[in-house]
Amino acid sequence: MRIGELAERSGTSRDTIRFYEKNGLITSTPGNNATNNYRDYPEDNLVRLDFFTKARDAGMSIADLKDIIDAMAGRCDRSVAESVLRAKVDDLKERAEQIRRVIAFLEQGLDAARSGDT
Amino acid sequence: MRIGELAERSGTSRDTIRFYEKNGLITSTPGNNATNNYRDYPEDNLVRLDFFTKARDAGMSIADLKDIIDAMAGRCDRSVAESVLRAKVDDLKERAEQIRRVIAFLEQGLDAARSGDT
DNA sequence: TCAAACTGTGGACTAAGGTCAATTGTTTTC
DNA sequence: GAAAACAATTGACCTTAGTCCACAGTTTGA
Repeated sequence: MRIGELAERSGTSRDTIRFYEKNGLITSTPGNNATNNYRDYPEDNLVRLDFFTKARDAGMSIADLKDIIDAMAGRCDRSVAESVLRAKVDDLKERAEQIRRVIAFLEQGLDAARSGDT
Repeated sequence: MRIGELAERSGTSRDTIRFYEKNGLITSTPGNNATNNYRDYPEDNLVRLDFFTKARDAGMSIADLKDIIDAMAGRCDRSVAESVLRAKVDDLKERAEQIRRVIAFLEQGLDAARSGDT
């Protein structure tokens, strides 16, 4: 599909898609029409973009995503790829832990406010 | 205490402390010496900075922190403050949920890699 | 067939969250 | 009492993650 359709269907803007592509997060092929240089974006980019959106929301950086893509594309050997992914998972777990701590702190503040309320 | 000591003890750089102060996240008083304009940073800024560090790590923005500080300082009425805090907690919970989803996805990738390994 | 909509390219711009450096004045410390 | 360390202020600079704009060429719907 062309970039417009991908943008439409993924909910990611053209500019952002191009930005991701420039950063090696997604790939496209030259397209079958020789008269233009419109590129073709394979269907699987939909899944990818969906993942990127979720992962960015989870606080991961473009660099993180690049590492993951490279690891999953088998651009390096299996054990290295595995440790890359494991490291990302660990980072996420740590972040989740941190969030839990902050939630606890804020809820404590809420409780204090309520009990001081009476 | 003066900014240098606060920086030292909190592990936050002077520049960052000043940046936070400019953004209304921490407060200082004029200091008791009339000949200089060195400011005094009360002890409780240590707790505050520690919280900021954790909260930033958890993905909260400076604007989020400002909202929380304002709410907790009673700069608005109790019920408003409460709903501000509750909203922040909800945001964090949503983020934690998102992280869980991303972890699940990555772990699935790891499992797939391992089973394809044999 | 012709205007509207789409495409690629390139570069400028933005906002957030700091960080760095220069300058001037004030303490500390040897 | 002089050098080293610290403080305030200002403004420039940096990175990340996009977003916007202008240009020229291409497709497409009426």
